[in-house]
Amino acid sequence: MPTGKRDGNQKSNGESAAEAIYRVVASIPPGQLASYGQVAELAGLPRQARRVGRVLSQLPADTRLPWFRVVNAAGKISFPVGSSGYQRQLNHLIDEGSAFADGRLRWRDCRL
DNA sequence: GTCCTGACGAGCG
DNA sequence: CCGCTCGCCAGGA
Repeated sequence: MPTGKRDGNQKSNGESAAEAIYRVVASIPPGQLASYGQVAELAGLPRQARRVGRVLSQLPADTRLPWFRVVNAAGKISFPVGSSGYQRQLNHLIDEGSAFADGRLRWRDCRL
C-alpha cells in the first residue's frame, strides 16, 4: 500500500462519511424521527453528531433527503424557533403527522 | 499551520 | 428549567 494517506474516514466500502450519513437519513421511514447522534451512530460515526449537523447544513435546497426527520437528542427541532429553517422542518413534519402545529413533535425513534 | 464556528450530546450546579 | 463546560470533527478565514 503506497503512501496512501487518503483514508480519512472512509469505510472499507469506499463510502465517505457524508455518503454514509446521506444513506442513513434517506433510510428514515416516513413518520419516524431520528436524532443526530442516532444517525451518526447508524452511519458508523459514533459520537459525531456534529458531523451530521454539518453535513445536513450543506444540503442543497432541492435535496431529496428527508433531513427534516432528523431532530436533536431533546426530541426537538434544532433551529431557533421562528426561523425559516424551523418553519420549513416543522411544516414537513406536520405534513407527515410527526408534529403538532405548536412545534411539539411526536417522538418516534428510528430504531433500525 | 492556527483559530473560530457550527442544523450536537451528555454532564453538572 | 436554565446556563456553562467539554468532547468531537470538518471547513473556512
